[in-house]
Amino acid sequence: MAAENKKQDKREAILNAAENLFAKHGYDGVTLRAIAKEAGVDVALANYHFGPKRDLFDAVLLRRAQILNSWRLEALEATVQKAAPNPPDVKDIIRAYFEPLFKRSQVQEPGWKSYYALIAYVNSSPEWGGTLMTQFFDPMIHRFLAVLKTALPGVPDKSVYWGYHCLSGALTLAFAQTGRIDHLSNDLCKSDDLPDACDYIVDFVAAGFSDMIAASEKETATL
Amino acid sequence: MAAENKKQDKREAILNAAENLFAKHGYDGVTLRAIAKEAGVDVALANYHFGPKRDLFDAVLLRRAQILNSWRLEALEATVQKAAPNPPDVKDIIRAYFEPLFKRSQVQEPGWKSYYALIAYVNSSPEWGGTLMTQFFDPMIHRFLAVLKTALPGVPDKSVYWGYHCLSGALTLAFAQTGRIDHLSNDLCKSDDLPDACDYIVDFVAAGFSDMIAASEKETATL
DNA sequence: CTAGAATTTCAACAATTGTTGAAGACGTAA
DNA sequence: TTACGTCTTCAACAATTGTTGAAATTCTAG
Repeated sequence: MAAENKKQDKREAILNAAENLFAKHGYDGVTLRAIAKEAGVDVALANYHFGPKRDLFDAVLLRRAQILNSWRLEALEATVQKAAPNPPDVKDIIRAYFEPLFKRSQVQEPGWKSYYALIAYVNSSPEWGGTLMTQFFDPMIHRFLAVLKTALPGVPDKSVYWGYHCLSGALTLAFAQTGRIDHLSNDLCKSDDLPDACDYIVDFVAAGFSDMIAASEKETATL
Repeated sequence: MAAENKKQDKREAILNAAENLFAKHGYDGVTLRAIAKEAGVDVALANYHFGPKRDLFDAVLLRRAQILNSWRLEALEATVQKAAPNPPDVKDIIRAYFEPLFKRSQVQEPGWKSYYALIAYVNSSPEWGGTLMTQFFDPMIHRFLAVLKTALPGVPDKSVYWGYHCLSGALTLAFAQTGRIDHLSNDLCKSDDLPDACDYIVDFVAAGFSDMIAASEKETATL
């Protein structure tokens, strides 16, 4: 076990360094030499383990994607089962999307925080937001949307999708950790306290979805 | 006039090319040669007009910032005056933040669309989101937040700031134009139809803010 | 211990980067 | 025209980029 750990020592060090730097400066803002230096490793080693730079980027994304997806799906199915046979509350669904991000890993391993920031970068990147996010997270998200629709009967699909878009945007900006809200609020809000941020975002987003029910009821009533 | 136009022809061409490319690929993803080529100009000319690369980036941001800020503030003050002496509706305040983005320029000049995408890039960038957004847009946003607070009596400031953060995140992701929502919704939602997107975002965000009033009333009722 | 495979480093490559100074082209006013 | 200041291009720079093949090291199985 310890031998196995040591064997892949430098390979993981490269992934960690790449994860951290890509999250901070984006794909083009990071050189392989900067990654190698932070990992305490020669430049050529990155190419040996992962091939070209772009493949290293994919490897960083892939490493934690499946773990995160499974965490979220577990939380979601637990929520569904607890409410069965009724659909779950909207807020509980949102929570199942948010809480797995913190419960287990946040403190234990700071790499996850970098990973979330990296996803934020990818998600809002015009180059890769459309393709990479789809590639790594689509099945999990489709399941969430399906459950969400059961909790929003009579709401048009288009509203649900744009609602998810708002949710994703809010989450993305929070994890990007720009520190902007700190300035704006005179340090009343701290952008590095992600669990606290998510509490507020959950309430805000859940209200946005719940209002769709009222709106669609009003619509059908007038017909 | 026409002479003045021609005089600054290439200078503006450089700004336009830089705006477009920076929005698509980020600061580090664009070379001065790529900008020069798209502008139909020699590489050295960018440096002559704007100095180092970083200063060109700032020049692109600055060019439209004041215009956009004044448009938004005009719309906001009109909303305030129309509702006076009462505070405006939350939804009207949000609209005053969104509508100036489209009314005048969207169709006339496609450069604005690139500019919005560029702001999306800057806003979600860990490197510059905290500083550059503050530098260019803070006074306008503080005015919006002040008006928003008048429409949300009894709501804690912290909730308002996080609400704005959600608003900003949703808007940012929409303008990033990643095409992700198109995939996700099977082309039910079109990420390049920004006015349509914003209609949905306005409703969603306004509901998030409005719910804060109900929540704070419930809180004070139980005390 | 030894041979061979896997890992890591070293040295160097061609290509590209931002930047610069000198030379040329342009417009303008005398 | 001439002369001058602005704008634009040309050519080249040192530095940095991703990548590669060979050498050196470490690990592992027999």
